[in-house]
Amino acid sequence: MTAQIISIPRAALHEQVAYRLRELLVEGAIAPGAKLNERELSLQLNVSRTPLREAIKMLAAEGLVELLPNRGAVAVSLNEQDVFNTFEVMAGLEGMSGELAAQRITDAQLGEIKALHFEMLAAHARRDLSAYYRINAQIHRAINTAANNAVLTTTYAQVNARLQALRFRSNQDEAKWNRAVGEHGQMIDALSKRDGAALKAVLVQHLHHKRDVVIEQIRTEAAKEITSNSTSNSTSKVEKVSV
Amino acid sequence: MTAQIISIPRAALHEQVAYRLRELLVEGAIAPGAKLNERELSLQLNVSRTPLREAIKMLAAEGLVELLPNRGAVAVSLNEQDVFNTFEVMAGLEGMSGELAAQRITDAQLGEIKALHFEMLAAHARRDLSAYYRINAQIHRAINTAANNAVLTTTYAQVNARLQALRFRSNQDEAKWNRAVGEHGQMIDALSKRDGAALKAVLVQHLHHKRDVVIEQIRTEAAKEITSNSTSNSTSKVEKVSV
DNA sequence: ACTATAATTTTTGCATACAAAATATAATTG
DNA sequence: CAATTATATTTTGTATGCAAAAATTATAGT
Repeated sequence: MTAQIISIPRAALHEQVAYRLRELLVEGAIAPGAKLNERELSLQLNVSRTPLREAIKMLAAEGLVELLPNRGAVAVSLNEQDVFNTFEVMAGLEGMSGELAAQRITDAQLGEIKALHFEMLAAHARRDLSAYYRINAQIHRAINTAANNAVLTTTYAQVNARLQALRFRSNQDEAKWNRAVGEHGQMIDALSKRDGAALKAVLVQHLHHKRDVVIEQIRTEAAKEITSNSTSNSTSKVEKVSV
Repeated sequence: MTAQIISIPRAALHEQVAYRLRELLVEGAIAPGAKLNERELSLQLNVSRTPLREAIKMLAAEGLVELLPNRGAVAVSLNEQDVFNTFEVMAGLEGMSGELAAQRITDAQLGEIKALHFEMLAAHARRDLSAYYRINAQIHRAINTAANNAVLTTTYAQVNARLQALRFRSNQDEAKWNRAVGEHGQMIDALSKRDGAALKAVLVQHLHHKRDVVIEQIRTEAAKEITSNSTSNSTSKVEKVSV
């Protein structure tokens, strides 16, 4: 008796391609500003151009790539203003999540978030930045889930994806890292008390701090770019942040 | 000498098609739950299936249509929970818009919004519901614009489009209409004083009221559906709201 | 007449083919 | 040799063709 009687109908090709491209963009394998060559990608992903193009159109609607008429698609490259705007919206969405989560979270969900919090403290104690970021993202996602609003979750994920594509991870300075962990502690307190206003306040502040860290890094990167390119003629490139 | 020397490069076909389909969906020409037949639409819009399918994929990413594997796309049909969730997010986004707009609005922008407000009062006085809705939307868009955050504008437009597709316009009862107009007055006051917190509060309340009106209508419609279909066997249809 | 099964038609999904635009390369001229 | 024009190549955009899946209709059996 063979194993799979019911064959799970694999997702449509364009869905698979979109999923994979999303990964490549968010993980930085396709760098911000990079061109998406259709022939190249279709060869690499082993699909024809038709589903590939359909996937690219979806990513364009999601804001992960930009379409240039007759010139294909490029991975989004956010300038400082874009990053500022995105964080502003993210702060609002996080605030919403927190406010609603405080009202709606179940004891089981709260328990899970507390567990994740301790895991995060462990990662912090070990100075394991990679694990820290992973768990951090899980906690924020869990709060969003606890808000129990599918539209909010979708919207949040979409805006967040653009920030993830920035891949600003490294170089977190000690004091700021400690502050972030402290804020996470406050989040847990507020959630435990089901204090929506307090949680919202902490989350908004947390995001503002995150924004400041990222903007600072952008400026540092931009400064480096300028010095290294001071002799060359590429002035327009400085406008956009290539992380 | 012929007129147009510089031919304006018309938008890519898939863009045009997406634009047109968006109209058809938001205006209700394609009803919620209706199937999007590719052959039919490509004939109607005079394009081949390729750009049409690309457009449909974009609309799917925007949440205006739903993709059913191997069965094409259908216009989104929101149930009561979906509508509730969407309004919840919209309230948050409107609140954000208001808070930021109060900080950033220019005198010129404020003047324009005041002008629109008076036009709205005129439409209200004339009991011109159609004009009222049009101007109402313009005011909300103007506040959003004044917030001066492109990401917020995009996000707002996307979530709002799904609600527009509901096309809940008619049957506004007198008292509720008066209340809505009153709330608009409060908005203008708060904006004039650059009082972000106040404007936010009014906008959130405004949206909650709007939500209640819509949910009420959904229930009324659903009740009608049940009585008219009580003899028939279509029980599953009651779940979804076909406006 | 009703259900179940089979044949037919339609519709979607993907790949390929061709046209137009953009880019790169070569040739020409001052 | 630089700058410009001409030519070739690549790349995108759209249409069409074909296969697989779904929906519809027809047929058979109880």
